[in-house]
Amino acid sequence: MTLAPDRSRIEPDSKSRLRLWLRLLRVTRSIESDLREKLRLDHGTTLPRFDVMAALSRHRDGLKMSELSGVLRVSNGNVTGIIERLVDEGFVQRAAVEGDRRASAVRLTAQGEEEFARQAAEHEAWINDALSGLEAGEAQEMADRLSALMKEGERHGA
Amino acid sequence: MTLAPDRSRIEPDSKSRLRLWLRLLRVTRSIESDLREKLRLDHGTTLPRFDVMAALSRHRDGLKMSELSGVLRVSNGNVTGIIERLVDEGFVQRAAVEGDRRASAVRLTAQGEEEFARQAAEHEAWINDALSGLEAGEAQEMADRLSALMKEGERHGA
DNA sequence: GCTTGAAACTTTAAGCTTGAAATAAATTTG
DNA sequence: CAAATTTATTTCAAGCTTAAAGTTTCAAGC
Repeated sequence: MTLAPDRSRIEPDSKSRLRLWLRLLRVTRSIESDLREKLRLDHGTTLPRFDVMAALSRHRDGLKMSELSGVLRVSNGNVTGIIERLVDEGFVQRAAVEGDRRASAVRLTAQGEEEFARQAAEHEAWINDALSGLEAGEAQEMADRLSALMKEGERHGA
Repeated sequence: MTLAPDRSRIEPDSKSRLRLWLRLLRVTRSIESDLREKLRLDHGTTLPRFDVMAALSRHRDGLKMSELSGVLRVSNGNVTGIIERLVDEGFVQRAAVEGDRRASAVRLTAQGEEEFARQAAEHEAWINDALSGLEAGEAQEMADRLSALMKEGERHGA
């Protein structure tokens, strides 16, 4: 076992946070890149499309376009295009929103749910594999810390 | 203080890893989004351009295009366009590679180094702020865990 | 009921991103 | 040394992404 060097006396806290940030980026990009490739090869789809379908899958009663872009934290115009293609392919359908003719709600079609179920099962296995270097307890702990961080950020940031 | 629920007896490990993955995505996307906005407003640049300049700043003696795309984990064709724009603006310069006429090396110009130094100082402060919900020790610990995970992944994946 | 302003979207322009195809130079092999 | 393969890079087409501008509809205020 080698020990990590103790940098606490020779550098400010911002350095360890910066180092963490660079590693977060590296890990997530690397996994995202694997995911992209696998989604493309095994399911002929893309990560943004998968993300949209995942969001719709968690909201079976449908989401308004603005809710969808809010959930995914992407711009409004962005989802317009992705939904357009998913509608063309029969995975998503649009419906009028009662009492507001500006809005429209989108939801998975039966075909969309079926297709997403296949993708999601594999996705979970891929993630489990990519993160297999972490014990369940470690994963849990990190997830909890990130949750706390996000809540912290809400008060401070937005 | 509320306690996180103990899910260990009712769900497989893959679920906690999946949950961690979703939170990693959420946190990194949220911070990236802040970074994008700040880079645009304060420095008139973009995150991909910043990333390229950061990589070149860590390699003062220059990088070949393929090394650059390797470091950044993006496709080859991608960096071509970004470098093209940075060259046009005088932040980056290209040079022939001794003994290989296919390759070219890119490096920051003096102007590029100067500009990047300004951006990097603010960047570090932004990250410190975004991650201020973590103590330096926690950040260190998470970074170490992610490092271990990446090494694990190298053996397994590539 | 009209106007003003906000809200929900879509469109647009510019840049980012990818995978695949194309080019050109280097290396290997017969 | 010529042919075949590999390597370094650019080009291309399609899709993703954003910010900003435009459209239509809704909600107040007067």
